[in-house]
Amino acid sequence: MKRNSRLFLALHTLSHMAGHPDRMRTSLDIAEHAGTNPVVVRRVLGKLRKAGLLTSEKGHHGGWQLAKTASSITLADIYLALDERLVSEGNNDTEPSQCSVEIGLQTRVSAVLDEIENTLLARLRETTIADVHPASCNYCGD
Amino acid sequence: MKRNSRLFLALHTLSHMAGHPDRMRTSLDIAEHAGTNPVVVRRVLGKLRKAGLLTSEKGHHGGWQLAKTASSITLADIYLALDERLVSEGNNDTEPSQCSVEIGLQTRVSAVLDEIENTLLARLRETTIADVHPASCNYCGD
DNA sequence: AAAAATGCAATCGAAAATGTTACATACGTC
DNA sequence: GACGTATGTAACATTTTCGATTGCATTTTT
Repeated sequence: MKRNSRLFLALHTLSHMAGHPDRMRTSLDIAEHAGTNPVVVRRVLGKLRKAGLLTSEKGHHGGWQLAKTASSITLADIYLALDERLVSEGNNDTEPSQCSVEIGLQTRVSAVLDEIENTLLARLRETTIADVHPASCNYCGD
Repeated sequence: MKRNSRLFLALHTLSHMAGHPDRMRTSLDIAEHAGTNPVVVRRVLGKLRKAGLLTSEKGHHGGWQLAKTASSITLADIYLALDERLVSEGNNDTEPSQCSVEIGLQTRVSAVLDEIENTLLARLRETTIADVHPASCNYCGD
């Protein structure tokens, strides 16, 4: 696992689930499959649960499942659930400048980045998990 | 300075330069203006120089200048010069799975991310430094 | 009661990024 | 030619980030 690993883990796991929506998967199963740790899996999937994309259950035969159909989960849903912000990056912590030119410029730069982030989001809304793992995938025996 | 600080520093500096293309700026000037270190500035701007966006000169009255007009420098140029890769992220180091389903899925996920990165790039190509700092900016006394 | 699962907080450790120092090199001025 | 000023770059220190790990509480089924 490397950088962008949360996004990758989420995409990967949801895509797997799309193949067998009925199957209940434990954090351990998922972790081993993804080459990582159950706690990490819970952290990432927990965010997706809060966003209403997954459900989880405790105890015997507990685990994780899709909360909706694969075709109703877009990449934007996942991206927002993980709170990634690739482009716009909230704010930087440079202390506010007194210079009015400086302030104007920072405002413009931020505006441009926000606009680009929105374009990215719009694009992410166009692809669903079902697009990543189509129902027509009949190799699927995992 | 925080995350994405290289991109932010680059955007910021080039936008300033767009206001006074003739003016020669030293790494020290830029660093103080951006609240960072001259060596850091040289590292970042050095990449932009290699990409042909900036020129630098040593010695007395040396420093940095735009190598082209602001309107001919796109955000994509900067993004590529810095070698950022926000989305697609080259590759992850999970050892290749034997499972054919797994391989197919990874391929699909990567393809989707690549496609999104390309969308982002296309969008970045549509905005230039001149858009961030228009010539009509007449506050500009920095 | 025991086993199996999530939930969560706290901490560890490694990697990445930035900051800093030092020095070589180049250029202009005197 | 010597000196001052700038970049170029390597090496090292420091900080930050992020995944990995441990530990324990809680819930659920058997």
